[in-house]
Amino acid sequence: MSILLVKKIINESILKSIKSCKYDTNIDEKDIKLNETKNKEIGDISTGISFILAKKNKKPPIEIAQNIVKKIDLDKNLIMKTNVSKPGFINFHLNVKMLYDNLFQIIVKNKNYGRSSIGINKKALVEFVSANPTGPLTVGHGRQAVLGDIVSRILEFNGYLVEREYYYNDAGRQMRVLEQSIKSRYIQLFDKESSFPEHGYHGDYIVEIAKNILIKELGFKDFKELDIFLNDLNNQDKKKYLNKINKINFRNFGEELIFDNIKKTLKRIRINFDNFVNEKQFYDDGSIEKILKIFERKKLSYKKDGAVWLKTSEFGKEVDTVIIKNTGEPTYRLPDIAYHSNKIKREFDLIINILGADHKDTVPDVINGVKALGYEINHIKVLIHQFVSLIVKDEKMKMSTRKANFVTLDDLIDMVGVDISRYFFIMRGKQSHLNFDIDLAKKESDENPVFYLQYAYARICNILKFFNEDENIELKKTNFNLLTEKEEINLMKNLNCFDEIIIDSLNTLEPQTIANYLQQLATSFHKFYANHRVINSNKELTNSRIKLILSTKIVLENGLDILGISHPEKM
RNA sequence: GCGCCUGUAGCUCAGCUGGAUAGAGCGCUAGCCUCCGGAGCUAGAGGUCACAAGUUCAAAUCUUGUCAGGCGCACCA
Repeated sequence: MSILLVKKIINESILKSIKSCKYDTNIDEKDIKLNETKNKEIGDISTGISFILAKKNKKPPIEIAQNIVKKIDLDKNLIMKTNVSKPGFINFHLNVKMLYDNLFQIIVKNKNYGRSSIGINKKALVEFVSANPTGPLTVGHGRQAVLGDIVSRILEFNGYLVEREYYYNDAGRQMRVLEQSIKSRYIQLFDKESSFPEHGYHGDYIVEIAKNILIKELGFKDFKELDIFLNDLNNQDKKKYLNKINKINFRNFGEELIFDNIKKTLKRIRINFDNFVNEKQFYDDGSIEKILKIFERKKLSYKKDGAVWLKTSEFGKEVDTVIIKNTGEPTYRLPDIAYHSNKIKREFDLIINILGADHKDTVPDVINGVKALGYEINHIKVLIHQFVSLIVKDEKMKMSTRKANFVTLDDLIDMVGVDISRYFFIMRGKQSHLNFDIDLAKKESDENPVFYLQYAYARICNILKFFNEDENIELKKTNFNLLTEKEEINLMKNLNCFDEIIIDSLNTLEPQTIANYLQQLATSFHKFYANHRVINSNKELTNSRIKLILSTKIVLENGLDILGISHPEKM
């Protein structure tokens, strides 16, 4: 039986006991907190409910605890012993039989072990990355990309049907700057002295795009061929080429090449988007206009200084917000509201939006805007993550695509691989201000926590290979009672927590919970392995232990799959 | 100035819906391979949980204040 269920049973029986003791209280099951004890000698699960009851009933907590325990009625097959300790804690000792039963369950359920049915027949949308195509994905985007993907996988593991969505906008100022930047670099190919806009995109990839455009125009094979050609060019020829410049659509070229690159990177790091949604669509289908009219009709917007303002002050904000500039061009908030309304219309049970900390303040505008249109918004969850700071030579540097102060996600993958890259981003909570030191990442990739997990997995696979199948005793006839060593019990207890961890991660949408759990599980396996031989002269014991490590393998595999990290049988 | 996030071992970080002795990795010290993979295991050193008040039987965890850092506070996205 899973730990979740056991806790539920304990909870109910405490409640029943409190009632039959007739204590003066209005406690319900939520007030009874069951904690895992750190010191397993005291017990496995404990509660301090007696302290809460002590005050109202004016009796010492220890006495209350004792009375509760006297009346408590729990199946001995689940809870072997219930006792009271010092100031007034009630402690529950799990019966190992329950742990044996759990091993059985793990093997039977296999890939399905740990899944909940919470999301079955439900649809979820996860929007993330959503970087405009102005440059390659950076390590900064990587955090959001992996976070979003693993959140999606957590939902899927719990039964949800998930759509991963990427929202972008290829109009607007950013893209205009991109266009100018590419154009300037293109001109520089012919005239090195020509100027480059100060606020343009300074990255080398812009030069590459410019070269690619020229290569395509001239039908060349590669950069080498192009460089030779450019070298031999005389001034008159150069002018000839520069005269044709107005015929080239730099923006489309740039967007296409950059987007290809982004998609390639995402695929490399095992992220597949189901939809790419362009902001433009909401102009085309008239929804932006419609929304404007609704705001107007509801008197939530007004004109001032040639612009249209949304009364965000009515939503608890200090000031109103411009939604249409005096140029007639909407600010991004309007399409954002249209986009979120569109998400809601698509009837998802859960809508998740992952954003960097810099967008935090704009979230209420959009959500309130959507709400003002009359939509239900309770199923929208916005997850904010903090930034990744790049550390170069012990100094912090803010990543900026424009200023080309960035390390690309591709570079990171090249350096440390996909598994470590993914793990790196989620081993820390999303609220932590992550410091990313390239030199350290390179150095530590040799001794990385990912290897620790994969090593445990590979070790198990190796033992299973050594095991002679002729010696195999079928599952039902396996004598689990032989698993009595300290390390075995500890490993089984850890295995038993998996479903609770899954529910936890579903509630918090924090992948880190799973990463930490897997570390702990791997540790308890390594300790077991170091102290006991799985394959030994006792056939029955060997079989029990084979089942134990098989269960461990299954849980590691399910956990690593959620994180999107590979689990090779050999390393 | 205002809002949000963060401050835990030398370093990078867990733990935060209050519970018993605050954990892990890296680094440091000392051990462990006749035997299923030593990318592992064991032991040790290392802490006023930024600081100060408060709430509580109980505070790293909750409240308030102070200090330090990150991010916002556009007719940019």
